[in-house]
Amino acid sequence: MNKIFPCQEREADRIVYALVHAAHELERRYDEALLPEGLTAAKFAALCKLVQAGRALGLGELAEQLTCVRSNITQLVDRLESDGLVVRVVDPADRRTVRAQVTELGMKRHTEGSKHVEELLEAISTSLKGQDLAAFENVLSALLM
Amino acid sequence: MNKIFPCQEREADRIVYALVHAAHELERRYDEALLPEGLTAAKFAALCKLVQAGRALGLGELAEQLTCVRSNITQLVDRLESDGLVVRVVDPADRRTVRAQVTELGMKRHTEGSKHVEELLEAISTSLKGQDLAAFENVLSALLM
DNA sequence: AAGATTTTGTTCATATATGAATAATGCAGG
DNA sequence: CCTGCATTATTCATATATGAACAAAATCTT
Repeated sequence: MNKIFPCQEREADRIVYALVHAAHELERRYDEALLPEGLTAAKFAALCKLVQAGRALGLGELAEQLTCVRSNITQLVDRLESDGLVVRVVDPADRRTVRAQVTELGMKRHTEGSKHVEELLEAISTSLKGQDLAAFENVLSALLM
Repeated sequence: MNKIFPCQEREADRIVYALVHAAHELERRYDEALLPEGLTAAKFAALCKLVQAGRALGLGELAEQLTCVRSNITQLVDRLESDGLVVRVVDPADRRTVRAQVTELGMKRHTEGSKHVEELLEAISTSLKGQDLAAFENVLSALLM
């Protein structure tokens, strides 16, 4: 939903609205790029972190890497597991921790998904040619203060 | 979740990541501003559209104004109704359409919420002083092409 | 007028996210 | 060693969002 900032009278309103709108649009394109692999942004992000780590991460670690709460990861790993992309492995050393281990299928989907994301980023990169990105990043920084 | 763009190697990656991150942060601050009124961004946006319209809008109209699907509005109006901020009114002229009518409490919450949002936008406006907003908007436009 | 189509809202299944409460396990200090 | 505290994941309730399937009502077509 385009929920935020229903009025856009002054400049700040317009800027913030445009920013949020652009972010949502990019997220949509990102999901769209992953759709052919049966992935979503959330699933792909988790796979990326696991592949990057090169080992089975505890769900808490994963939550930290993805900056979200643990209960979210519990559900996400449920879905990834039912897709056959990861398996839960109990750590024998600490029987509280459950690790997510990427399966072979998970690896494959990650590789394919990466290609699609790569294409998307190429396209974005191209359309950003000649833009004043430094000014852009300055505004983003200013916004977060 | 900070799901999108798990790698930030090239410039485009960094830009897009920063953009999405900033948007989420702004949404968080927006929700935070509305929290004292017991509102959320979604609820407030719906109230805004209804107040702006100055009449009871059909749920389909509301969905269109908020750029989301109808089933979303059904649920949102359920919650608004159980908060006592709107009531559903059946249109006698077309018995299919259900209109959302803002209650007195809804008006009050909208007014109070608007003040908080106003403050947030003031703060943002201040922190954007002296920034190159034209360049910023150019980059946003370029991104959406 | 009867039948087909469109419009409208709801319901259901699903995905994503949060936060509170809970259960199981591990650990530190007495 | 036990007791209390911390950590870990899960469950539950909730909010937001989508899209498919549905039911009721209105409209169009013949």
